[in-house]
This record gives sequence, C-alpha cells and structure tokens, in this order.
Amino acid sequence: MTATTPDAPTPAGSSHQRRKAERPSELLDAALQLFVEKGFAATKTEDIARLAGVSKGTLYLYYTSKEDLLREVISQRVSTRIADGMARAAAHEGSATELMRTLLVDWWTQTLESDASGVFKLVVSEVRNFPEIGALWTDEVALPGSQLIGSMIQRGIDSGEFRPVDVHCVVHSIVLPLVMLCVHRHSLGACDCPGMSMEPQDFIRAHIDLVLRGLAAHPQP
Amino acid sequence: MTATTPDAPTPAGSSHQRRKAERPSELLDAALQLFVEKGFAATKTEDIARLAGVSKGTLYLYYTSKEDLLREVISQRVSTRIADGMARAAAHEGSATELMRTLLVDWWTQTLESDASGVFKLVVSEVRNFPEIGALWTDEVALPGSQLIGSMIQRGIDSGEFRPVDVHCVVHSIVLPLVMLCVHRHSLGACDCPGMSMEPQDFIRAHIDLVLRGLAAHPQP
Amino acid sequence: MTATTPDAPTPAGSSHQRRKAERPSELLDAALQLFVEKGFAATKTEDIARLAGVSKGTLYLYYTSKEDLLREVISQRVSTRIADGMARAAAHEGSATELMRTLLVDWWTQTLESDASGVFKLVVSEVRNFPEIGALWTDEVALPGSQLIGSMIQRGIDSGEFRPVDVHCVVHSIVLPLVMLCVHRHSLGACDCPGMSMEPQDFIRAHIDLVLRGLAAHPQP
Amino acid sequence: MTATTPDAPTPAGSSHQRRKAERPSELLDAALQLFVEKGFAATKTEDIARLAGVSKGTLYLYYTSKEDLLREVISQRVSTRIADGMARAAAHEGSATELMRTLLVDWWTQTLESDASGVFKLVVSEVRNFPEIGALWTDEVALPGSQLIGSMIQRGIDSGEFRPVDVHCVVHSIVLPLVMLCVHRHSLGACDCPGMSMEPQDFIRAHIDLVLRGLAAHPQP
DNA sequence: AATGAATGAGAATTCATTCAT
DNA sequence: TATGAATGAATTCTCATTCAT
Repeated sequence: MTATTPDAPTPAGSSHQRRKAERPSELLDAALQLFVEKGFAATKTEDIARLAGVSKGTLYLYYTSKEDLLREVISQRVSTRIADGMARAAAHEGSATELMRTLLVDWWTQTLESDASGVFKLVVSEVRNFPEIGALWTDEVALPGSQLIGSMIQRGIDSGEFRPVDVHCVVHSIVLPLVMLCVHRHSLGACDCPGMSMEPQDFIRAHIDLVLRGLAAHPQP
Repeated sequence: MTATTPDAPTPAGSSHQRRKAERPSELLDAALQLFVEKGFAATKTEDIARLAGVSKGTLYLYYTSKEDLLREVISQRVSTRIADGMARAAAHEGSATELMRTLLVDWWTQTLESDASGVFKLVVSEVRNFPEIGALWTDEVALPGSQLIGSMIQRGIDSGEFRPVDVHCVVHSIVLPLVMLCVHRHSLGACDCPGMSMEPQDFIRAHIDLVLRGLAAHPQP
Repeated sequence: MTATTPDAPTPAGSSHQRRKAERPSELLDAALQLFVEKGFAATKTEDIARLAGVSKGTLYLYYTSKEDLLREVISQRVSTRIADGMARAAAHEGSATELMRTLLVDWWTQTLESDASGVFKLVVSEVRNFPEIGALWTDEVALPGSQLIGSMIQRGIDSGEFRPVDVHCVVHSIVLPLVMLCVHRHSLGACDCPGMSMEPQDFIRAHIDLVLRGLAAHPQP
Repeated sequence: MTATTPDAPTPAGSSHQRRKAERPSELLDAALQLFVEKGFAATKTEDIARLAGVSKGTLYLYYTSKEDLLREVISQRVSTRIADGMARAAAHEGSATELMRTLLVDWWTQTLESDASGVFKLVVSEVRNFPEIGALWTDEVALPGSQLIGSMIQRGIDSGEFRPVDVHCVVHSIVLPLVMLCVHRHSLGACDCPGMSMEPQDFIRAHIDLVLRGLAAHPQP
C-alpha cells in the first residue's frame, strides 16, 4: 500500500538511481528475514534498516510504520508464488496421479527452498496479533490453494483413479505436512538441535507418494 | 527454624496457604494462554498477572522473570502429555494397525483439545529466540515421540502388515499434519476467517486412515 | 523516637521475653551494618530483617519506616560514645599535653574499633538526603566534641605549654584525619585494595604526637 | 560507508554536530553533581538527563547504563587533576619545606574548590557497592599521590630539614584532613548546619604549617 | 533523499509497606 | 506478637518514530 515500485523496466539510470529503485525490495527482504527469525515484536526497525544497508530514518521514507512493513512483506511474497502455482496447474496435462505428483513435488520443493517458506512461519506466529493478515492469507493463499488441489483430487475420483474420499480431508492430509515442513525449517529446523533431520526433498516425494497410494482405487505395485 | 510450624490440624492449611500453593499453576495457565495468543515479546507481564488474578509484583514472587515463565510453561505442559502417551503405548496390545489407529487418534484428539496444543505454536514461534527451548523440545518431545511411532511402524513391517518403507519419512507424514493442526488451531484457526474449517476429529481419523492404507502391505476393502 | 527500650535492668523474663526486649537493638545493629556498607537507599529492609533474624513484617512492629530506622541508628550509637568522652575528660588531670595525648588516643582508638566508626561514614553519605541528621550530628557530636578539644588546647595555651594558635584550626587538624580514618575503614579500607594499609593505632598515636609537637611552645627532644 | 563525509569545511560542524560533541561531558557534569549530592542509588537517571537538558532516552545514547555513568564520572574527573599535580611537582625547585607548602596549598585549594572535590565523597560512599571504583582509585589516585608526597618528605629528611619520621604516617597526617575537608564540603558542609564553619583556605594553610612545624628538625620562630 | 540525534511512551522489574492469618 | 504473601508506585532501560540538517 505504501511502496508501489514495481521496478518493472529497471529505470536504467545511474547506479544511484538503480539503488533508489531497489530500496523498497531490499527493505522487504531484510524485514522478512528478521520477522521470520525473531518475530514481529522482537525485531527492531533499526536492525531491518542496517540489514538493508540504510539508516533508520530512510526506512520511514518508504514505509509508514513497522506494521506497514509487515503487511507488505506478506502480500508481496505470497502473491507471486500463488500466481505461479495456478499458471503451472493450468498448463499441465496427463492423469490426475501424474499431475499431482509432478506439480505438488515441484511447487513445494521450490517453495520450501525460497524465502517464501518463511512467510508460513510468519503468518502462523503473527495472525492473532494482526487479523488482516488472516483475511489476506485466507483469500489469497489458503482458499485458492485448497481449491486447486481439491479439483485435482476430484478429477482423479471422477476418472476412477482414486477411491471416493472426503476431498476436503485429503487436501489437508496432503498440504498440512508440507506447510509444517516450511514452518519447521524456520523454527526448530533452524536451530542446531539434531533429531528431526531428514532430506526435505525426499520427504516431499515420499509423502506425496504415500498419499497417492492411500488414494488409489486399485492396489499399487 | 524459629517458630514451630503451626499448620497442625490439616496440611491443607488456610485459604491463604491454599492460595499460595495454586498460584504457580494459575500463573502458568495465564502465561501459556497469552504467550500462545500474542507471542512472548508482545505479551505484557502485567496482563499475565491480571489474567491470573494477581498483581504485577506477585508474579515475581513465583517466577524470576518473564523468560523463566516461558521455560516453565513449556516444560510443565509438555512433560505430562508425553509421559501419558508413553504409558498408554506400553499398555496397548493387538495388531500394529489397530494399535496405531487407536493410540494416535486418541492421543492427538485429546492433545488438540487441551491447552497443550498451544505449546506447539509457542515452540514454533519462539525457538529461534530461546535456543534452550529447542533442546528441551527435541529431547523431551520430538525424539521420544518419533521413536514411539517409529517402533509401531517397524512392528507392522516386521509382522508383514505394512510394506517396507522409510520409517523416518512415514513418521513425519503421520505427525507433521497433526502438529500443524495444533499450530493452526492457535493461529489462523483462532481468527474468524472461515475457509480452513473442518471437524478436527474427523480429520485426525481420516488422516490416520489414509496413511495406514498407504502403508498396508495388502489392499484394503 | 520510636523504640524506647533502654533495656536497663534486663527484664529477666523467659528467653522468649528476653528475646523480645532485645529485638529493637538487634534490628538497629543489623541496620547500622547494612546502611554503612551499602548506603541507605541500596539497603533492603528485608535484608535488615533477615540479618536481625526476624521477618520483614516484624521490623515494622518496632520501627515505623526505613527512615525511622536510620534516625534511630544514628542517635543511639552516637549519644553513648559522646557521653563517654565527656565523662572521661572531666575526670582527667595533668598537663594539657598529657591529657590530650591520653584522652584522644584512647577515645579514637576505641571509636575506630567499635561499630560507632561506621556512623561517621553513614552520616557523611546520607546527610544531604536527610537534613535532620545534620542537625542531630552538629548538636550532639560536632559542637560538643569541638568544644571539648578546643578547651584542652586553650588550657595548654593559657599554661604556656602551647604556642598561641588559631584554636579552631587546630581542632580540625587534630580531628579531621581521625574522622577520615573512621570513614576510610568503612569505604576503601573495607575493600581488598592494598595501598593505604597501616596500623590505625600507630597512626593515631603518631598523628597526635605530630600535632602536639607542632603546638609545643618549646622545642621537643 | 555509503555517503562521503559531508563535514568538509570545518570539523566544528553544525550546531547539531557541536551538540553531540558536548553531550557526554554535559551528562557527566550532571551525573557528578547528583551522584555527589544524593548518592548513586538515590539518583534518578531521569534527573541526570533533565539537569543536562536532554531527555531520558538521550542519556542512553552516550552511556550504556547508570553504572557506566558512575565509572566514567570517576575516572574522568580524577585523571586530569592527578596528572596536573604530578606535572607541577616535577617542575618545582627549592627546599622541601617550601616545595611542600606551595604545592600542597595550591593543589588542595584548587581541588577543594573544583567539582573534583565531590569525587572524594562519591568514592567514599560508593566503593563498597562497586569494587572496581576501589581499584581505580587506589591505582590512579591514592598510590601516586602518596608516593609524590612521601618523596617530598623523604627529600626533607635526607637534606636534614625534617626529623627522621615514619614517612607513611606523616603522609596520612597531611592528606587525611584535606581529603576529609573535600568530603565534608559535600556532606555536612553543604547543609545549612553552622558549627564546623571556617575558611577552608585558611585551614589548609594552617594545617600544612602545623605539620611542617611538627616535622622540622630545628625549632621554628 | 538520506541521515542519525533526539524524544518519550511503554515495558520489565524491584522493594517499602500493609495486612490476613 | 510474628509472619510472609500481596501490592503497586517507582525506577531503569528500550525502541518506534520524528525532524533538523
């Protein structure tokens, strides 16, 4: 709402100019990193500014408050990844099983590895203090995402690939552990406690596979 | 040392005494509720005290600092539920499938409904600021819990009920969505955003069922 | 003003009774020790109570406030020693030189070694926060003491033993280092810094001797 | 790192800059005054700030804590005066008697009249709560000062001007009343109690004179 | 635009004093 | 009397935000 620099055509000016155009996004990167790591309340605006390489005062030239920064951080990171997922789903072809395996494994692997995974933890930690985050998340992420996966499952049921199941529940069985994986990466997984270690990519693959087996109408080899 | 203990008649003592005995746990309840709702940094000690029905100063009669309260909140709530789970597992009999279905559904349903579910969100949100929470959680919850579930899966594999699978991954497929359910209940789920709604008990049952089907060595009806 | 137990004839009751009678003075001892060591503001009433072997509440049965305790501590300790000094001076005989040497050396040696020495430091540290201490000290200690010493010097001048000097100044030359010795004992001297070490008794003797030589009307051997 | 330092013309800079340079010393002045008057524990940081003409928060831009302020107050004020004394001593010539009279009278008169005199009271009052003050004082003030005076006395003994005396004791006879004079100026002397009144300069002169007479090897006129 | 000194409301913690037992 | 749990005013220190330069 505050910063509206879509830095689309790269202003191509002097390095000073280019610098200016990138500031908002550098600040957002810094803010995301620290909000995810420490939480909103425990993050100091001065630390965000320092991490972005500017001074405390400069932050306020681009964002009106710390809370404004939080809103922007969440809507920016989220919208791009969701749009991306929708586009890929639309383009895909083949059986429901194959579609789900490819799409889900790819999208979640990439999400987990990108900064976007931190947003999951941030939302979990902060929604109750900032209700508008909940609305944003539900409308732009949770509902579209559920619908997308739900429609793929329904397609499999209709084609006879899958048993008739409660689509809603299965969506959760699929998605919740992957969301938790993202959350975990930025909480316990970021500590040096061993224990829960495991290759995330392997797990994503194995998990999708396990669920698809659970869904299958006919026994699998 | 000086006066002879005058609580002669009943160890229950006066209401004054009784109060003192209950305060720590009342404070812990209040602290858990607020820490889970707002996060550690955004919770004011005065609010904890007020919620527990005492004054600011009284809190410090029982806990040395806000951080001390955080530590206690986590270790207290956690230890009881884990001990409980271990005990039940030891007592159970029957096939691995049946054991897992009963035990997991019961334990997680109860956990989700109790205050203890909030601890999951709290740990997720605060580990990175308080590393000792990570150690505590890993040692007392994550490792024992994983081992317990892992041993049940292994038992099923050994008996031929289950396919040979990567036990570690399956443990995560089982547990992560249930953990996420707890986390969700205290984040987005506590907001009035609709969307993700669903009967948790139904989901727990359906999820365990889905996984057990995915594990089954022989096709299920 | 608050406690008026002159414990003169020792009530001779039970040990419980005797205890009660001694409380005020035990509290005063504890208060003096801690006030001298840490200063008034940095001393906690609870520490005073503990050191006196009673509970926080008991203290308030004998003294109305922490400040009340301060007043009592000072007037009690001081009055006795001053009265003692006056009495001895009155009883003494002989030359001014001999009188001064004996009296000053004895009185200051005893004062330095008793708890009373702490009162000097306490007064120095706290007068500006509690003006009534200043009045008390001036009236009951500084003026009587100066007068006593001044009259001894005057006696020596009148008899031709001493040069004619500014009596006022000499009183200070005599007294200030001895006061400072008391103050020092409870400040730097109580730390384990070496340096200023020296046998106080030797110094007292040497100092009085030095001054008497400075005063002498005729050269000394 | 980013901007090229724009204070090109004169390092004096704007009034904004000039202010920043003076703040630390203004804060130190305010802190010294209040610590000496009320003692460390009874001084409020907000009062220090107000006396220095800044807000509460500004104080913490320059000093990390109230205790830090105490340390700085002591080391700053002390080091300059001691260095000054050493320099003068080195420059002086003439008989030991003359040297001591001139140097001691001057240095102590100036010290008594400057803010530095307050440091004596402050150290006396606070050493036991802050042991590092003791070390600082011993190393930087007490030992160098004693040595300086001791060497002057020894010079007089060697030259036959003074009787052979215990140098250590005489140093104390000289210094303790002067230290006490400083202490007194900021304790009882600052109250409106009369009594101990006397022109400090006269006393300093008379005291040094008295001691020098006490030291003299040959009778004085 | 950028800086960083200054502000002051706000939060954690302490401690003298009270009072029910 | 004696106790010690409870209180809440007071104090230190922090940090989001402003603004002169």
